[in-house]
Amino acid sequence: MKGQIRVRFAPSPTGHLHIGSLRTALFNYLFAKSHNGKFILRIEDTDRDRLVPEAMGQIIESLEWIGIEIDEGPKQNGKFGPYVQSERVKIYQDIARKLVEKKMAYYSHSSNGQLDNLRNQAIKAKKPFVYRQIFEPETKPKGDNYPIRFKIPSGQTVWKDIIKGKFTTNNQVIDDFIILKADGFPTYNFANVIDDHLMQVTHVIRGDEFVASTAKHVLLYRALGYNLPDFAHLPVILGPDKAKLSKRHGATAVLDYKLEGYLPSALVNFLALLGWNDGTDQEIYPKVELEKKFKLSKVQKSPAVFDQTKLDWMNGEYIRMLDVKELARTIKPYLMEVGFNTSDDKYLEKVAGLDQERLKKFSDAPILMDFFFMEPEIDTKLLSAKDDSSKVKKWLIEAAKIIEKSSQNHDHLQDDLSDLARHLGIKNGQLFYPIRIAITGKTAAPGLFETILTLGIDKSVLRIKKAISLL
RNA sequence: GGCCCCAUCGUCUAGCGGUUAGGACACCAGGUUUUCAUCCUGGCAACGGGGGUUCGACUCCCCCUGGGGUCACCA
Repeated sequence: MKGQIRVRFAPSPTGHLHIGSLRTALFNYLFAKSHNGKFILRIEDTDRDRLVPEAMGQIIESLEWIGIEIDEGPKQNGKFGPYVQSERVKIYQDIARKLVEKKMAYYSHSSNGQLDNLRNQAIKAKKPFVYRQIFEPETKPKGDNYPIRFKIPSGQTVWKDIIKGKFTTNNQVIDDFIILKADGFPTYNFANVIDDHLMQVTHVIRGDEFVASTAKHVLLYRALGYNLPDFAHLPVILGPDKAKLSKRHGATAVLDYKLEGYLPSALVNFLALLGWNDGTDQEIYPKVELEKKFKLSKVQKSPAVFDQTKLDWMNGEYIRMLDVKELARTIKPYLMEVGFNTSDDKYLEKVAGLDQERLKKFSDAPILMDFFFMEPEIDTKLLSAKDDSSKVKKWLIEAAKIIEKSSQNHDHLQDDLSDLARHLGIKNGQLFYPIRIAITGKTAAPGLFETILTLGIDKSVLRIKKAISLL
């Protein structure tokens, strides 16, 4: 009988949080939530060369934005801290030395050149290259500035993955791998195992790329006398070309999605369905529901292609669910960024409401709504695209009169304009089309009458008159 | 290349020996509508190939093919 479920998300701070890593974090989080467990954030900054100082902040910002609550981590601490590996090096060093004392590990004195040689020989002989202590040079230099290798025992290593099932690895194919680097920092394989044990992690849920090294980890657990956690390896996320999702596929940084104007709720929903489903036809899952229904056993074994189009659709779904006030508040910074005056909250709310069902992501707002905040650029050709400019001019003059008159009472504006169309012997669309162009500069826009009323009769009439002058 | 994993519409997927192989996105057509969008209706579209096992295979087994992962003093 296991105690409380504890999972961890353990990124290395080498750059922005990748969308694929976020999916891993999310699955960890959902699994923890569904079992009333704890979610730990551990920063694995043992590679001093690739370290990016601001990365940790960005990772935390990304997780906070998406709504993943961190129970223990660099910011919130906890009983098992510190949660940044560079602050724990002494722990790893002590354990590594103890393994050396027990002859389960050894200082490795072979140079990179010697290693390359051995590797090349193996490739030529079409044999796998596996490092063993016998390759160590006869003469051993003094000093501690050498990496420590873990000695792989003979036999087989067996472990079970919750998603993928049983794995058996012949130890003959596993290198005597380095656990402590010459700079005194541990390698991932080493620090990861020690911390997962020390932090009492019960389930190691991570990306597929770690399947191959799990046998090494299991061997370490055994050597160290630790109990094995449960493992679950998540399928990778691919780009449209079926190669692992990377920068060349476009935005991969989580914060890019925030900037582009995706809702965290939509991204969570989308990512959750990328490699997981609950066996029903349901597509829309609020986060709280995922926190209840998520099951590792329903996670897909094969990789999934990241479908931007479906994300856009889902984001639209979530935007439509938004309260107008909230929508207005969310859109505001996007409009301000391009210099629109959004100080009138009531006006902004009306505008937001009019475009709510047209919005797929918030960064689309400025181009969709520009005419509400500035004089539109009118393309004269568009005005007369469907009918002669002389006719259009005549119609617009009549329409302007009617709209102008409606400033007292606009209850009948739509009917009056329909009547006008009838009198002129044309279809509603023929009349409304040039009016729309005159007012919005666009062929596609929100409903004409709502637009006129939101913009204001005066301003609308002015724009129509300006269009008339162009004809 | 060695080792390992995977395989249902273009994409995300349901299916767990007997189904008209279901849903969603995308796409197409129609309807609602002043345009776009939303909404509604319908349509197109898949079990990679070959062997077995079985009365019967998308489902189980083997081979092939294809895809992916991994082979660092990176994680």
